[in-house]
Amino acid sequence: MTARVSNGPEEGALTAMTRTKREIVTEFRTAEILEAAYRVFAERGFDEATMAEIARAAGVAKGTLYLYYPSKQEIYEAALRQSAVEVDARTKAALERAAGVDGKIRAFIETKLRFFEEHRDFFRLTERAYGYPARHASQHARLVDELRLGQVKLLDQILQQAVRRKAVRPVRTEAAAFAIFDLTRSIVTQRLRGASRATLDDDIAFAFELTWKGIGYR
Amino acid sequence: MTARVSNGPEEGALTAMTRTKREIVTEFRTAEILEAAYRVFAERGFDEATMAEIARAAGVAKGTLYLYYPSKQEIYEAALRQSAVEVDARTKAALERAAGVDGKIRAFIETKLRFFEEHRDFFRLTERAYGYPARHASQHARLVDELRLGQVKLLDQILQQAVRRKAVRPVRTEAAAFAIFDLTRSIVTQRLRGASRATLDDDIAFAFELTWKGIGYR
DNA sequence: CGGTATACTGACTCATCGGTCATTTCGATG
DNA sequence: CATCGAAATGACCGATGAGTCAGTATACCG
Repeated sequence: MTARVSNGPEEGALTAMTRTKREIVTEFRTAEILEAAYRVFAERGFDEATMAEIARAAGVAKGTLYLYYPSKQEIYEAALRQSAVEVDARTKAALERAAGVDGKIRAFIETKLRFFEEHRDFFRLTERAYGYPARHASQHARLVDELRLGQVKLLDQILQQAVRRKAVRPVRTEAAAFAIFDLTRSIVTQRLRGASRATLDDDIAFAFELTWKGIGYR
Repeated sequence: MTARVSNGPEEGALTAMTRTKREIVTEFRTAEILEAAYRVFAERGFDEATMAEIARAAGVAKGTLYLYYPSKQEIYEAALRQSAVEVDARTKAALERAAGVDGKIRAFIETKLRFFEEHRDFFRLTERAYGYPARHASQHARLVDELRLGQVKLLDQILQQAVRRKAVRPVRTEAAAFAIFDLTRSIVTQRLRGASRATLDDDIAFAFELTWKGIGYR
């Protein structure tokens, strides 16, 4: 992030080492702040989270936050994007590995349920940004929306293929993709609320069966 | 709301009439303000809506709002509760009328889809309040949550009965109820975004089939 | 019309919060 | 240990917005 000025003909070794050390510290602080912000945003939501609170949670002063991020908005997006990239990567990998349409749909559900089981704050973070009307959507709402659509698209492609191959009945694939996505979300919500007394595996099986029978021929 | 002082031995008729007139005005203003608040909250969300904006939308001064409601929070809750009661009543009536488990489930989906089709602001209002963690839930988040659980409970009861009668396979009824609820929500979301090009009837049929096959035996 | 009670108004207060920057602390170097 | 540059700090600033209230307009009545 810091503008890098070429530092002339001094010994490269020392210069390199110095900068490396600084970069390590920067990286550490950055991660530390992000992690704290993550918790606070998940707890309070964007509007109600304060920079003072994030600073306290990170164990630094408020001013320090601004040495590493230019604004509250940017911290939020960085936090969100970090996990979004991870969940996206995991989902894609799982879909790649899985065989057959049923396997892929199950893999989708399973991956997301497992991911959110271990990243509850992330789920809350995305939930908070829901429901903003597109017209006046704030920056971060739009970001969450993009992430969501990306995930739905993955499902949609699987379903399109499945319909073409007559593995499932000819449903409207995009609508079905949204439905599967939201069903997954529904179950995560129940788990986070402690409303589901079932094991994770049971919930995965439940969600899969419901959708699979739902879109199947019989 | 105003403390009512007994006004002695004047002619009762006039007094009654005067109070009635006042009550009419009050009722009118109250509704006017609520309707404006409704729109603004749906558009901006609770935090970003301002009392000044609501006042402008209602065509009154800010101070006037406080003559009819004690706080922003209370206006929000009144707005929310008004529609919540209505949707609840409609849903219950529709469930009563419908015959058979399948009819009732279809009626549930249909009622909600139709209601939200005509009360888009209400949907946005409830969406905005989603995802708050139960522990630190703000007042209005808790209210939305209650409404949601009430609706889910209606579905749950239908499903329990259905399972007992072996009309559907022995699914976990509460989880299935949440799933149906969220699937409905999913489709409303798509419609509000303009993402669904299908007719309302098609969407109703789609949602019903998906769930019905999902929980059915075959 | 003048008097009075009530409704309404919007300028004001006060608290909060994002972001800034003069000052202090830290730690590397010679 | 003295020096010096970078990192960190937190008091401060300006903006915003919920809620208040002294003053004004309005409606009603004798």
